[in-house]
Amino acid sequence: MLLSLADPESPSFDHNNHSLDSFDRYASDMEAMSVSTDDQSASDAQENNNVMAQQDRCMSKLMAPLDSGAPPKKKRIRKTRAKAKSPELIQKLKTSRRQRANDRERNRMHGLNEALEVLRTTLPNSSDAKMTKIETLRYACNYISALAASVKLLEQSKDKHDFSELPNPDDYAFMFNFQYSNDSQQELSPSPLSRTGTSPGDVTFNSGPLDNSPPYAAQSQISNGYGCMDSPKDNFLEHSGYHLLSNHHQLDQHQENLKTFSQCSFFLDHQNMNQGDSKLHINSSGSLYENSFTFPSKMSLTYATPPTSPGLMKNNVHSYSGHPRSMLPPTTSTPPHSSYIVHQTEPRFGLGPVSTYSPSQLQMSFL
DNA sequence: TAGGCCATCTGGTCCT
DNA sequence: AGGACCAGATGGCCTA
Repeated sequence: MLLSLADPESPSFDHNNHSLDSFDRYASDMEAMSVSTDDQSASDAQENNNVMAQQDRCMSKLMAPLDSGAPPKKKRIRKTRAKAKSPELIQKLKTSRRQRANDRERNRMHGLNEALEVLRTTLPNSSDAKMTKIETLRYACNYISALAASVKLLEQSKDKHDFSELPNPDDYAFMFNFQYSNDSQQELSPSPLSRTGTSPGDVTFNSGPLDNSPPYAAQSQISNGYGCMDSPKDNFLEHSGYHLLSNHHQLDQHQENLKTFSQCSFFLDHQNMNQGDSKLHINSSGSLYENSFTFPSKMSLTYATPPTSPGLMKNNVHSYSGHPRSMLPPTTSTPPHSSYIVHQTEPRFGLGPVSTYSPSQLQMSFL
C-alpha cells in the first residue's frame, strides 16, 4: 500500500532519515493519494476525507520536531534557520495544498447543495420539474412570507373572535415574487411582514390589506419578460397552492375605502423599456381598489380602475402602452389586460440593462 | 447555436 | 498557518 511507504507511523518509516528526499517522497505520495474529482459519490467523498486526513497527519509528522515522540526532556532551544526549499519542493507543497483546498471546497459545495435539496423537498411543489437553486431560494422567501401572513391573519381573527372571514389560504396568500434576469444588484424580496422602514432592502406597508385587512391575493411580479400565466417560470408559483389570479371579494368589508377585486394580477415587465420605466400589466375586473404599500423598491405606480385613457393614470405614469394581447393569460373570464408605463422614482442601482434595478427601491401605490 | 444552469477550479480575504 | 468563505473563470450538459 502506498501509505506504508510514506507514513511516518508505518514500521518502514525511518524517523532518523528525515531528509529532503523523504519529503519529496511524501509530496509525491500524497499527490498519488489524491482522489479523482470526477463523479465523486458520498463514499468516495468519505474516503477522500480519510485520505486527506492521512495526508494531514503525514504533513504534520513531517513538519513536527524530530523528537516529538521522545520523553519530556528539557530541550535546548536552538535557533535554526529554516532550510531553504527547492523550487520543486515549493511547487509540490503548493500543489498539495491546492489539491486539499479543492477537495474541501468541493465538499463544502456538496453540503450546500444537500441543504438546498432539503429546502426543495420542504417546499410544496406539485411539479416534477426541479426548481433551480435561485428559484428554490426565492420560492422559500415567498412561502415564508405567505405563512407569516397566514399566522397574522389567524391572530387577528382570534382577537376578534370571528373566524367567519377567514378565507381559504388559496384566496389570501400574499406573495411577492421577484424574478430577475442576471442582475448583480438584485436582492431577494424580504418578508413583507417582518420588516419596516424605507431604506433599501426594507419594506414598508403604508396602509391597506397587509396592515388592517384580511390578506388579499395580489401578485406582483417583476418579470424578465416572461409571459403571464403560461410561462414555465410562472408555473412554479402556483405549486405553492396560491393563485396567480385571486379573489378579493371580501376586501371591502375590512377597509371602508377599499373596493373589491374579483380577479387581479399585476405584472411588471421592464424588458425592452427605457431605463427608468417599467411596464405594468394589470388584469382586473374589479372596480376601485385603493391601497398603498411600499415595495422593497421605490417604484411608484398608481392604478385606478382600468382606465380608458392615459389621463386616468396619476402621478408617475408617463404613457399608456395599449393592450399587449400577447401577454394575456389564457383565460376568458378576465377583462382585457392593460399595460401602463410607470416611472421609477428612485434611481436604479448602477447602470446597465433595464432589468438591473434593485427591488428594494420599488414603491407601488394603488389608488 | 445561444443561453441557462451547474460543478469545479482557483486565488483572494478573513478568521481562528 | 490553515481552514472557511467568496466570487470569478471555465467547461460541460441541456434545451428552446
